[in-house]
Amino acid sequence: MNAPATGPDMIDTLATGIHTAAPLYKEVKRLLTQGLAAGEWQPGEALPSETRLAERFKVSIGTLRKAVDELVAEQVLVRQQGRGTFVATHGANRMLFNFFHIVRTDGARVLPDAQVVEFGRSKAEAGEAMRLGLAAGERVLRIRNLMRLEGKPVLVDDIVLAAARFPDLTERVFREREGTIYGLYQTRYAINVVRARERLRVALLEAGAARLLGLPAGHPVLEINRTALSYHDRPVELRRSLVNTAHHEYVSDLGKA
Amino acid sequence: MNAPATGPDMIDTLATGIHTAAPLYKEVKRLLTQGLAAGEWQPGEALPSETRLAERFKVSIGTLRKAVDELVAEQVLVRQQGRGTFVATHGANRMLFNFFHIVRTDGARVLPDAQVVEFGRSKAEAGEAMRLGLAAGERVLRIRNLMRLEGKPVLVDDIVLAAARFPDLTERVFREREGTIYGLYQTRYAINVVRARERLRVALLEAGAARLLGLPAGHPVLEINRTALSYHDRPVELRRSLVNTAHHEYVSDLGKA
DNA sequence: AAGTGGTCTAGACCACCAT
DNA sequence: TGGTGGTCTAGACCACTTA
Repeated sequence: MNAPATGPDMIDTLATGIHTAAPLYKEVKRLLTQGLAAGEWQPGEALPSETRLAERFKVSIGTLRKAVDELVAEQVLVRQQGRGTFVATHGANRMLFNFFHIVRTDGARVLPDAQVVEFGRSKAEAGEAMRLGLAAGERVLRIRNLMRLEGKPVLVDDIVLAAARFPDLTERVFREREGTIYGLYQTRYAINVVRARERLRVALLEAGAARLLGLPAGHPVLEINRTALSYHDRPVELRRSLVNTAHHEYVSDLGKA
Repeated sequence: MNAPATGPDMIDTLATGIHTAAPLYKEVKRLLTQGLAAGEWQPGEALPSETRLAERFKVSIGTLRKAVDELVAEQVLVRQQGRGTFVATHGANRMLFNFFHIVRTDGARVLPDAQVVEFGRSKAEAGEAMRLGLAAGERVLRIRNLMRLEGKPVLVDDIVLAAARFPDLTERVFREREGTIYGLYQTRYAINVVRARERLRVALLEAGAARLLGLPAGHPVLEINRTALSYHDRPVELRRSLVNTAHHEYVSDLGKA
């Protein structure tokens, strides 16, 4: 049996034991994420200071910071020097720089303007149910939006949501929201979209979408299939976008992740 | 006037002075990047240990690690516990997970097989010269590749390189390289592609590419315009890819950067 | 056994913000 | 002025690799 070591390591041993499995800061990150998922801190709100959080989790401030570092990198939290650490909100900037990759061909980022075209309910198809983590045949909301950039129709979005997770979401609520769509999910339903995966291919316009975009039916467009995820990779939303790339493009940065 | 503080802070003051401008670890990162750009450490080689690097730059190991952390996040360096820190190489894995976003529709990642179709030289067009940081009319290499996935032709790549930066790059050298294209740039020319920006739109196949892909001319395909960058965001390569998305898709993860 | 990266702690000071 | 995040240091031990 080893004699107790002197100095910091003794406290280390007391506080953490032998950390064979997951690192402490990962565990702290899990606890923070859990608190966020449970709504302990609301979007836009400040978390307790790093000192207090470190005390609460019984870790050093360095370890606490390492956990927060990762959540900041994932843009779940936002640090502001001198003010505090905040739960990121789905405002125009986050939308523009994180969840909207369509830019003008000259590279300029433009904020889209959404208009609800259809709003309905039906049963989830098999593939949709699987991707949303629902039972086959569960009720879903279906929302079609026409998105304009600088006044011109550029893309059509078809959104699929689990009806059970968005109670009382009516066309009126959706239409009269303030701010972004993910902002609505966040403030009204405490569902926080933090990541998304998109798959792109070429598709041909069907008549309905073609009319909205002012293009002939059968015109080739960029199809984007998105799955939006919340904490713990829980799927929240399916979205299929059809984009007229005549004057706009989809941008993607490689080698940062 | 304050009396000299005791403990670590005194050393802090001596070593770093007042760090008003850029943080020390950013400066260390700059020095590391400079060394990498200068070829001080070759791809696949181990850097000196963190202890030695910290001594060399006269910073604490924590500060050194923070600088290395960022280069690891950017996938310029790779850490291996117990072995060392290495300059990342452009092998199949990095290609597959970082610089090739085409997957089978079922989501499976497949390693592409490249075949040189054309290899020539000409003058850079105005737009190309600008994007490559060249003077108007400088000589460029033009390489057309047909990329197959599981034996089937799926995309055509048109690559543009500054001839001056790739001396003696002949069709034979290009064709008989071992490994990936970026691996060739890295080992033969010490040019290390670390990031890329891609812009996607829909295009219609011209006859030449159509023939290679086994599709009719005018068939709609996914067009990807890539600018590949080295250290300090220096442009290295332009690449235009035309992708048949009948059985493959382009994937993009949002919310990680 | 020696060397490397990985984790954790403790404490100091700086920069910034609100009051 | 007091609180917050941001940077930097110093040192210990753990986990892993290599010889």
